[in-house]
Amino acid sequence: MASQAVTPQSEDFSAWYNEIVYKADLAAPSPVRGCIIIKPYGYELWEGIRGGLDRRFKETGHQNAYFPLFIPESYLKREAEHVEGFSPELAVVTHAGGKQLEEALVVRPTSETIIGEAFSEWIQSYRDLPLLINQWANVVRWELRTRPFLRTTEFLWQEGHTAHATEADAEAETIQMLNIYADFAINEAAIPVIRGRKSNIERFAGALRTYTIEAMMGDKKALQSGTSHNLGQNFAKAFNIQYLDEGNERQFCWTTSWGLSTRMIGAIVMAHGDDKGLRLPPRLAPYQVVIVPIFRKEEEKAGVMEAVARIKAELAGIRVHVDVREGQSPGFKFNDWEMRGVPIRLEIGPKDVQNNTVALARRDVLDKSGKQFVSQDGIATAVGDLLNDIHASMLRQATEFRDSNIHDVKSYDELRQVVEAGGWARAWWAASDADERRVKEETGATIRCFPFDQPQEKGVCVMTGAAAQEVALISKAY
RNA sequence: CGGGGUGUAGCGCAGCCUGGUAGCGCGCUCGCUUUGGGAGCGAGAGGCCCCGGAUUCAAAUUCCGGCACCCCGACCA
Repeated sequence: MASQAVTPQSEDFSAWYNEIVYKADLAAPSPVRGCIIIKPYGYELWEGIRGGLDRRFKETGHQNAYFPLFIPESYLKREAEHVEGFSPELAVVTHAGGKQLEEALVVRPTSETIIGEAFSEWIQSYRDLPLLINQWANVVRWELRTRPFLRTTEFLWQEGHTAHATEADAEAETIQMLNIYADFAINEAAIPVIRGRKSNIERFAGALRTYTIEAMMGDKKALQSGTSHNLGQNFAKAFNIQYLDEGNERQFCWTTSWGLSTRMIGAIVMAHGDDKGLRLPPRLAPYQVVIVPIFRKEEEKAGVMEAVARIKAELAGIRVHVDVREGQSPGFKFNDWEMRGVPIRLEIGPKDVQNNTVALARRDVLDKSGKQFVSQDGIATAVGDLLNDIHASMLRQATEFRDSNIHDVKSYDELRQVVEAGGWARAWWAASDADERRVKEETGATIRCFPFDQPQEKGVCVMTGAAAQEVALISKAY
């Protein structure tokens, strides 16, 4: 049954990714170029991401709202850098209701402009600040090269938009939200991320500063997994977002925006997957436990299914799926659920019924040491502990992999070698935008970020030899 | 937009060169035997061969013209 297995990622990472997204039932191809259908299994993963983030947003005082999909074309043009950044990838509606529109409508690529316009009306006084809004939405960017989840023409995300009285408040918000993304990635997705600041070239169009969480994928390429922007007063000035301060003086607000998208699904797939398929982090996995009943004869079935029902009830609060398919053998189901990344497989057969046991097999350890027979008594505790252990073990594994593939480089030659070998180069950097472009042209790598965690000492720039204040992480990226 | 490639069953493909009954694997349906690591046998269902034109007694196959998609380069959460 070769066709049911996925191409091993060690053989061809790119083919592995493209196949697993479909074979694991996360997504289906769509009739529309560059778009995908997110299937229930993939969408439940997204719902887990949404739930984890939304809770954190609410805890920090944000409220959800929804703004229109269509944005008047003129809005985009009000912030010069913003329009320049986005105009090549806009989908524009010019006709509706059988007539040409007076003003074309842009399908939102992001909502800074239409939300900025609303904020300018909502904010009058310093008492209205801070204004902390988030929206869950779809956006459209007409990308030339697309890949499922990583870059699709239409994607789902959340975009937070906030307005503040002072630059310091806006900066604090920007950093706070980046920290929330990092906390979520680490503690729910089991993906170790590096927080840092983007270079000028990689900065969001219209932002003062852009911060990012960068994750290393299984092929050592980097993936920007969430971003947070301090927009300064750029949008406030373009959209006239002003307030009266305590001294009755008109002031421009300081705004921020921050987003995390369905790309995170791609991050989870590529950060944790192995040759056999997905390995889903336990706290986000749609099914945390899959139960595979095993029996030969009808008289065995009754006893087994009775135990299955009892154990499922004991596992209340844990996301459990019972695989009752009758056409497939247990062996097929083992492989199937391994490919789909379910953290724990729980087998119950006639012997277990007799011995009051079940077999627990963990997805992150595929050899025999990952499978154990445990008593049915106290099963909920055993499963709960195992889920936590799997999370910790996946996080540890990903962290070790990442750290062993980051290399300090002292020269441009070394940088090239590291990048070509697929790792991340850490280099002192004080060079120009032009130098950064040159690195990109010559090596295909970009500055992923200037990490928050910086060495104590100072160094010399890898490109120019000048004194450098900070190190940059440089690598190929998705 | 430049270069290369592909459109045939739900999916992956062969057939095309040299025109003549549309095939293979997987999946799907039914039956029997199976079931603790991808089961076996048997019987079935399923086609606008991308679209339009031309040549021909006859076109999946040859010719002309479209369209779509994929891969490689410049943009990107």
